Parts: sequence; C-alpha cells; structure tokens
Amino acid sequence: MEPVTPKPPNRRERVRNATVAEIKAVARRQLTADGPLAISLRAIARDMGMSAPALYRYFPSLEALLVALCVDLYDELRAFMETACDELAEDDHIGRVLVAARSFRSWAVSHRPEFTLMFASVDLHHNTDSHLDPTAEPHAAATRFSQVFGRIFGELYRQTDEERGFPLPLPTVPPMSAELQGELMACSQTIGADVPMEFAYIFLTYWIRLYGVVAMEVYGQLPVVNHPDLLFNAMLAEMAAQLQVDITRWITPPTVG
Amino acid sequence: MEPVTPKPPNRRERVRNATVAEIKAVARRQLTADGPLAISLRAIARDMGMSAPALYRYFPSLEALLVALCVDLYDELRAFMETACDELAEDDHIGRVLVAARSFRSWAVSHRPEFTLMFASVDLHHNTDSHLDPTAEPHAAATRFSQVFGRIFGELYRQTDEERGFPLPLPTVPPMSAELQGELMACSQTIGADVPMEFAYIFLTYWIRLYGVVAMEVYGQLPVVNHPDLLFNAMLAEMAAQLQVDITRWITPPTVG
DNA sequence: TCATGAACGTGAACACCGTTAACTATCGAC
DNA sequence: GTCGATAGTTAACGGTGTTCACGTTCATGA
Repeated sequence: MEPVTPKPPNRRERVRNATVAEIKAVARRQLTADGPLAISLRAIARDMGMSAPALYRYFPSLEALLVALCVDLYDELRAFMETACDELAEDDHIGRVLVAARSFRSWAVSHRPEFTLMFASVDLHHNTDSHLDPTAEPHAAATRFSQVFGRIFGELYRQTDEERGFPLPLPTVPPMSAELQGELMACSQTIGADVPMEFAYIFLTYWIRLYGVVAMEVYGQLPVVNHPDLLFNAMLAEMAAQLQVDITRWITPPTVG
Repeated sequence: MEPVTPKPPNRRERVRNATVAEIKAVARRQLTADGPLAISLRAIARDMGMSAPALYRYFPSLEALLVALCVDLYDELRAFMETACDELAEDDHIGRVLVAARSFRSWAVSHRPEFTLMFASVDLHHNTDSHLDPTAEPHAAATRFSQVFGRIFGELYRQTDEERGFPLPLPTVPPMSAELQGELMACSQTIGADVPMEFAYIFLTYWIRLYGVVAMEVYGQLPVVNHPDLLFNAMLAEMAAQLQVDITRWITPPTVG
C-alpha cells in the first residue's frame, strides 16, 4: 500500500505496455464493430499481425483480457461523467445529479456493446473469483465508478448539512428492519463518512431507477417506447423534482414543516 | 388468424413435438448447470444420443433454439407470476402488484441463468430480425409477459374508475411534451383501452424500478448490498405506499383535495 | 565483452464449436 | 406396394480458446 512507486519503466516495460494497450484497442474495435461475442483472441492476433498464442504473454486468458477491457471502460465512463459534471458550478449539486445521469445514459446508448459487456456479462464478473477480492482491479474499477454518483450524493448531503445548521428531518422512508439499516450504513460509508442511512437509501433508489431505465433501453426491453429519451427525460425530471422537495424539506426548519 | 385448428396431431407430429421438447429440456439443463454460454448444440446432441446435425431438423440454428427456449421461459415466468396472483382476492389490485413484483424477483434470483438469457442477450433479440415482426413468437411471448403487469395496472385503474364515478384527478407527473404523450398513449393501449397516459407513465416507472433492482441484483451490480432482498422489500413497500397515495388521491373527490 | 536467463514470439496440435453437404433408413399416405 | 417426406447418419469445413515445445531477442550481471 505504498503511495506510488514512480519507478521509471524500462524500455522493455514501455513497449510491453504499448502492446497491452494495442491488444485492448483492437479488442475494443471488435467489440464496437460486432458486439461482445465477436471478440476473438485469434482475430485480435490476426489484426495485430501476431500469432494467437503470443497474446498469452500479456493476458492469461481471453476472459482476463475482457476483464481488463471492462476496467478501462469503467474508467472511461467515469471520466466521461466527471468531465461533464465539471462544467457546472461548484455548488450545483442537483445539477450534478442531472448531468451525471444524462451523461451516463448518453454514454450507454452510444456505446451499447461496451455497456453490454460491462453490465450484463455475468460470467465475466462472477466466474473469475476476482470479485471476492476487494483489492482486485475489476472490483476497484467498479467501485471507483459507483462512487461517482455516491460522491455527488454525498456532497449534496453535506452542502445541505452546512446550510442547515440544525438537526435535520430525514427523508421519509419505509420502515426498515435493523438488518436493512445495517446494509444502508455500509452503503453510506462508500458515499461519505457522515451521511445518514436514509440518504444512502434514496441514493440507492435513484441509482437503481437510472440503471433500470438505461439498461432497459440499451437491452431493448422497452419495446413499446419508440423514443426512450423522452421517457428518460421525464423520469429524470421527476426524480430531480422529488430530490428538490426532499432537500427543501431538509433545509426547512422542522418547526415549520 | 383462425381461432384454433384442433387438428389432432399425427403420430409423426407427436413424436416430433416430443423431440423438440426434449431438445429444449436438455438445453435448459445446460443453461441452469453452466450458464447461457455453455449451451452447445453438440453437447445437446451428445446428451440425447444423437448426432449434432440431426438437431437442424428441429431448429434452423442454435440461435433459433435459444429464442425458442426464451419463449418458453417467458411463458413460464408469466405463469409463475399469474398463479401467484391467483391466490389473492379478486379486487386486491395493490396486492397483485406486490405479489407480481415479489414473484418476479423470486423467479429471477432462483433462475439467474434463465433471467440472463432472457433479459441480457442482446444478440438474441436483435440480430434476428424477428423483433421487427410483431407476429413472430418471440415478440408475442415478450408482449404476453409484459402484459402481466400491464393488466394488473389496467384493472387497478378500472376499479378505481368504477368506485369513483366522477372525472378523475390524474396523478401528478412531470410536464410532458406532445411526443412523450404520444408514446404513453401507445403504451396505455397495451395496458387497456381507456387508461389515461398518466397511468401508463407511472406503470412504466414502476416496471422500470422493479426491473432495475432485480437486474442489478441478478447481475451482481449491487456489490455493497449483502442482502438485496431487504432492499427490495423496502423499495417495494415504498412503491406500494406511493401507489396507495396516488389511488386515494384519485378516489377522493377533487373538491376536497 | 560476453554469457545467461528472462521475455517474446512462433508453428503444431488438441479439443471443442456451429454449420453444411451427401447419403441412407424409416415411416405414412395414396 | 410404391413413393415422397421425414429423420437420422458420417464426413468435412472453418472457426474458436488453449497448451506445448521450440526458437529468438534483448537487457543485464560477471
């Protein structure tokens, strides 16, 4: 867990990294061109003018290559969302929620094969036991990504917390068992240290709604809806309005409400 | 479009149907045992003591076999949800929403490979152009399935409509463009003839939330939540409460509210 | 400077896969 | 009883991931 080992890479390591990058780039080209199933080790090798077994010097298996590609895609999506949010004013947290959601959808619908590979390849994330190891790169990348929304919600909470200056009336949520409260406490830890579990709950429900509508659109599970973007915008507007209501409820002194 | 052609099947057709059923049964066994990718034509043939090309007398391709399997699974899931709902009183429509949602989730988590095949195999539903043809079986099965929830919501609306006896105050929804209203009208047609578009909208948002939380659980996209059933129950309770509020708002005379 | 060992790349081979073609046996209907 | 549709076979093609045994290249330590 040292901070960073600068260790200027040897020439050897540089060209190796370049080769790894090229492999992933070619794989990605196949992914976008013909879908997740079309990624083939041999085809990658062909495109690179190499023999197929040579790739095993860089990845222990095709599955490992796909996982590495997924890691890159997670980071790409995360960066896309974060730069989109950077356009906004520092304190426009609801704007951030909207922009993050919109950029998530727009990336997803313009990168359907990538989205499919990332969010619907069960075998990838679970056959390898890497998901059990929190230090593994795939798990770390997924966490980094999920924390994009988490951070936004956390800052949103902390801002209202500062503006408030009195104990807050938490959003009304359904009664929760002790176990669920424990789950939510764990979840709120990933958002930020001091957010209450009620906030973790509404964060989860927002994220689930966003994932649901985008995944259904990408997977073609909304057959009757011809223009999913309209539905998406309506849902997002509703979610934002609801969030706004919750927040004004929070920052209104409890004696009034 | 004749009502039904009884046409007592020849002996020939009977054994053929039995073979088709056996093929799908063996495929399903492979699916549940080793996941969607493990379904292999040759392995099916091996298990049945046949040669692989023989299967082409029954299905024009592996993909067609998988589509047929999906059709069966859609109907199985639909039947599972409907029999679960049959336990309830005729007029307990909110109960039906809850039971349908709960049985949807319980089928999904206890049939993860099947769920994956049905809801996340992009290539299946879109590479074949069968999804363009509304008369094709895959499309019909998916429609039959999606109408389970649609019917429940439609009956829910019609019941409140009868109890009401006056023009109804519709649920508050975000302002909608004319295009979105058109989309929702089309969607409400699948629910039932006379449901207003606002109802179609909340139906869609409910279905999206349900799909989102279940899909995230099945695809392992809720890493921090150790007991997704608790989260699911909380969300469902919240959705039901919200639905209850909407309904009491509807069946309360507008002069009061 | 040169030897050494790791890293890199190769071709051959194995065991699968979906699919097609050519051919044969069986069974139902006229 | 014949004949054609049906159901099955084997052989083969081209594709896949992966392993093995073998060279080649190259940075490094003596």
